[in-house]
Amino acid sequence: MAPTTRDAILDGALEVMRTRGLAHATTKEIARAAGFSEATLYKLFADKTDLFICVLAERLPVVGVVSRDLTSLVRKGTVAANLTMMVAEIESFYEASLPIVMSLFSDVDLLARHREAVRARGAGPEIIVRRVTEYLRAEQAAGRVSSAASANGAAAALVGACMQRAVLRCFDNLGSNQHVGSDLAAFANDVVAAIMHGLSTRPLRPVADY
Amino acid sequence: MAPTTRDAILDGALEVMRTRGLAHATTKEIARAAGFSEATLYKLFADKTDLFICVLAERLPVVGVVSRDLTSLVRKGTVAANLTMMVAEIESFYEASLPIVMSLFSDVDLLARHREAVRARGAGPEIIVRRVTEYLRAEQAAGRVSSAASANGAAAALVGACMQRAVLRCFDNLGSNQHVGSDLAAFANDVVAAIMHGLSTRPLRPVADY
DNA sequence: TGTACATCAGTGAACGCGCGTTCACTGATGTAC
DNA sequence: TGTACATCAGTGAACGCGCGTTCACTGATGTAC
Repeated sequence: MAPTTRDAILDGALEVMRTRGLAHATTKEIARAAGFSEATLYKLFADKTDLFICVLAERLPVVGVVSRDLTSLVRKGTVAANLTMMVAEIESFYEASLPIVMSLFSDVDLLARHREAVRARGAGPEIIVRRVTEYLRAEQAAGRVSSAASANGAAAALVGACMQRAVLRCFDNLGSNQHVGSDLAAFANDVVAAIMHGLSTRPLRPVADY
Repeated sequence: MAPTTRDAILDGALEVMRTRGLAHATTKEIARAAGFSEATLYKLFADKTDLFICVLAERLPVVGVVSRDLTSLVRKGTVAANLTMMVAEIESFYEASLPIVMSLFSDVDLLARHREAVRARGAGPEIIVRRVTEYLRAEQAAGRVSSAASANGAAAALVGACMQRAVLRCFDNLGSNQHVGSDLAAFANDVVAAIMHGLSTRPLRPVADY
């Protein structure tokens, strides 16, 4: 299907938001990036806010952890390997989406409208932690994760580490291009190892399944 | 010392940024909140950007974990209790500062200027994780934290969980007033327990020092 | 096939508004004699 | 003490600019006969 004018405008808006920031995402800049006149924006969107809401709803990346079925991983491979994969995926997702989502905090009205749109879809940023928690609970039921562990606490820690790292990298303006790749893998391994083993001093003993 | 006009303007700017967001923080709004005329802003600050940079440098909260000496906690109380205290403190700090810091991502130029100012001071957002890491290493040296653990990974997970929770709460527009208090404590306990014990299935054995 | 008209995607140019910024000014306070 | 002048914090009113938005319009395509 040929890309529509609407697609071009949404893409142009996304590009301007990414490169110049929401504050510089004027109708002139967006129209220029999209290759159409400003007047065309108003044929397809009620106003500028409506355009932004549509960009957020239709152009923000979706993280695989939420769109896929994590329970298919239960009892497959090792818990540590599964978590490492999730961590890398979630961190990449945050690096791509946070610059845009964070800029919404500059306008409480726009943020409120976005939040309502998200809630109306039954979605929300807390779903990532919930999905990881569900996965960990399933592994607990399968006996591959200690039943004494707090699945929710561990999920919050894993996902939080991803968000933290993404925020720091965005703050330092590091695009994913200068991701050495092994960087991200090393981070994921480090965090998962910490979550798997714990800090408490206990007799070390090799355990088969991680 | 009587509050100066400069203080009033910085406070006014902070208030507008908090309540209306950076996008609505116009010179008119700031002057009104401060109780002075717009012209007065320009007697004390070079331009609007300069004013924002000063607000960020002089009015953003500082987290105790960074300003205090964490090594004084080593070998005191229990590791879990110390970490729980840090987590509560860091989460509160993020809830107070993130709404403002995140809004900077709407303007790449302002963000860049803020980043340079922060770097010139030798500060930066990654210092929190570094401090917690240092604390954990010291406890490892003291034998109260497993020497096999990744201090850095665990610190990233702890601090990340705080940031994640703060972002979610800001997204849902929950001021710290509707913090039940026990909420935050429960969160801190949950995350610290997860980090302390780990997920891996190992023979459970009571350990004295946590 | 040609002709007359309807539809529709897209635009150039203008609009009023609110923004950041500046300027000439005021009035209170301090100071010299 | 009074008087003349300097200093200084603060302001009202205006400025040009770029923003979001609208309107009358164009030119290509489709359609009826």
